[in-house]
Amino acid sequence: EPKPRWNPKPDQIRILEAIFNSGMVNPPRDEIRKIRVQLQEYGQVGDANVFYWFQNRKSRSKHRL
Amino acid sequence: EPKPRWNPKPDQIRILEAIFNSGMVNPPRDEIRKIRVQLQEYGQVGDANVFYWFQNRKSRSKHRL
DNA sequence: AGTGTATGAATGAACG
DNA sequence: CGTTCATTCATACACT
Repeated sequence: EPKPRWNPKPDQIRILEAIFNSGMVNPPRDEIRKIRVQLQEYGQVGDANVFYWFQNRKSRSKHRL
Repeated sequence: EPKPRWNPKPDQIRILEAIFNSGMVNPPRDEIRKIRVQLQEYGQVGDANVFYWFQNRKSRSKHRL
């Protein structure tokens, strides 16, 4: 059974963007955990989701038009 | 005000198909840039458009007959 | 005018 | 980290 992929809530995205724009572009593991806890207020999320989000956010900030 | 999506010109598609059929199915970023420059002779286009084109072209060549 | 299809765009997840 | 894969959303366009 394929587990559904994480769909970040608008509030979660807002928090993530704020952290990213504050300069924390590649949070270490312990920071990821803290962020995940913060995000969980708005919906289920795991450390891996947060990790992937930052990886993708950084990678894709480049080939944007 | 939604930004209009890129509509590739026939000449651009011809070039893209030629590159794809030559075996370059997933060009890296520097190649994408070169291809984009080449395509710009026929109309406005960005790196992201080229990137998406190859991603979609490969993905859809598989599960479609 | 509605419906279906092709395809541009987006992004979570993961690979090498 | 750059790259790749898997869905999915969005929309222009064909056609009846």
